[in-house]
Amino acid sequence: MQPPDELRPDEPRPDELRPDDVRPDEDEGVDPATLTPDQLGRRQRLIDAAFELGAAGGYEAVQMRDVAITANVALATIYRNFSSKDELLAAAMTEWTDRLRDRVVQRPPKGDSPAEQMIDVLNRACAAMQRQPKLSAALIRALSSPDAGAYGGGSSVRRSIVSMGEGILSQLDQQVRVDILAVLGHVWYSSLISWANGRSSFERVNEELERACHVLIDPYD
Amino acid sequence: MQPPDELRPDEPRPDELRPDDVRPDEDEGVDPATLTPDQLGRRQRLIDAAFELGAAGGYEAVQMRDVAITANVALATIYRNFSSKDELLAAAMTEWTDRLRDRVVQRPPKGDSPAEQMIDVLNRACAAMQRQPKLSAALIRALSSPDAGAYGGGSSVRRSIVSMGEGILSQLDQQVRVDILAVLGHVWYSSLISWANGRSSFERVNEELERACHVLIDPYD
DNA sequence: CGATGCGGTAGAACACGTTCTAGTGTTGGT
DNA sequence: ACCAACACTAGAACGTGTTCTACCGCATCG
Repeated sequence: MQPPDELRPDEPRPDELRPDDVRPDEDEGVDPATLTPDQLGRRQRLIDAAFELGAAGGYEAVQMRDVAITANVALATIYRNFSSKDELLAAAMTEWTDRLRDRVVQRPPKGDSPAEQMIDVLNRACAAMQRQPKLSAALIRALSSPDAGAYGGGSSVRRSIVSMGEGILSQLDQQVRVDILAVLGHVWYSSLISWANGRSSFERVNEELERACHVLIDPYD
Repeated sequence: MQPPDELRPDEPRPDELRPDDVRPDEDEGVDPATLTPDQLGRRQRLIDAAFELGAAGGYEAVQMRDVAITANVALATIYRNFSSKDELLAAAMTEWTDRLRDRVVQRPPKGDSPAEQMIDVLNRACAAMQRQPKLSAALIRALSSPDAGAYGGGSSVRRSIVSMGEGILSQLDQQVRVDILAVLGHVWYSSLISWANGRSSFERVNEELERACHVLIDPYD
């Protein structure tokens, strides 16, 4: 299974993701540049297997033995590429997030005020996740785990929020913008974790984000 | 081990927590009122064992077999009282949070602006956690787990933030206050999870909270 | 060519949360 | 006094992430 990269079925696809867009990942200590094609293939098959199993059955369905079988690889080989299940899922999350962000950024946000535009962008991102709820929950759950890779998967999420928001809030003072986006990152992260753990609905996530956008952005606008 | 309830060693202790302060917990589906003293004792010994092991070695040191031994109870008995390790820890968290909140609320916050006062309150709460870092991390980790009890431990944390903040922000519009506190709850939760997972330092948590307080509260002040 | 080392494979083994089995008080109703 | 229900106990058993053992093939270096 390929990474589920649709945002909306009716949306035109932007150019394929150029690999050099993605800054050299220090993902899990393995420098991808030094990998042989064989190794890259295995690595990608593992990530794809994670997508597939996660999309079908969520976090607990991504069982390492099944991942190994699906990717046609020995169990121990997974651990040569990823130090844990959560790191494998975090790598998958990174791949997905990067695509998603590029896609979302591409379309001009609807809305009259910066807050509305920001809400639109976040809603679109949410909608994309909602289309693969089990997979999204699995990936988010991995991100909130104690060992999701050295760089902390959360920062990947936050980087994406920042780059999605920078354009919209460009009229604001630099420092305020950074602060607002940081706070929004927290709200996003926290809401999604609650959702991924089944403690909150997707509508609730959207409400929280909306509330945060308004209370954060409106007074500066 | 007793729940680590000191806030500052030099702070005067408020009255002992009155049990009727704590609203009847629907903790994990067991109505405490119907428990025999024996059962209450076992339950408390379990929570105390969790405190003790968690304080000494963090989340992974709270092993169910050890909890059983420490509390002088059979393994299966733990599961009669708590449906999982994370629920046991969540119950411990609730106990601790309730005390902590009462303690923090009692002292008038330092600071000239509402933002500064709010920061002071949050800093004091953080300082209390910092004094038992392994335990705090263990409890927070349990809160962010997928099954930490029906009511979602997170809500207990958020309730505490709200009650800590209500006094300080009383001059603000009701709706705005609720929104601000909700957003602060997300920032708190998100930062602490990052910290509990070893992805961020305590100073960073404080910085994030400060930043959030200012950007959220100052424009309304 | 032979040695060496690395990355791969199959599968057993291990750790810890959780569940199950069987047996033993203890209690409350008749 | 007896029976049924129920909480507890000791310990085995199970599931899944992770690690270990033993072995193999292949490339690189001398």
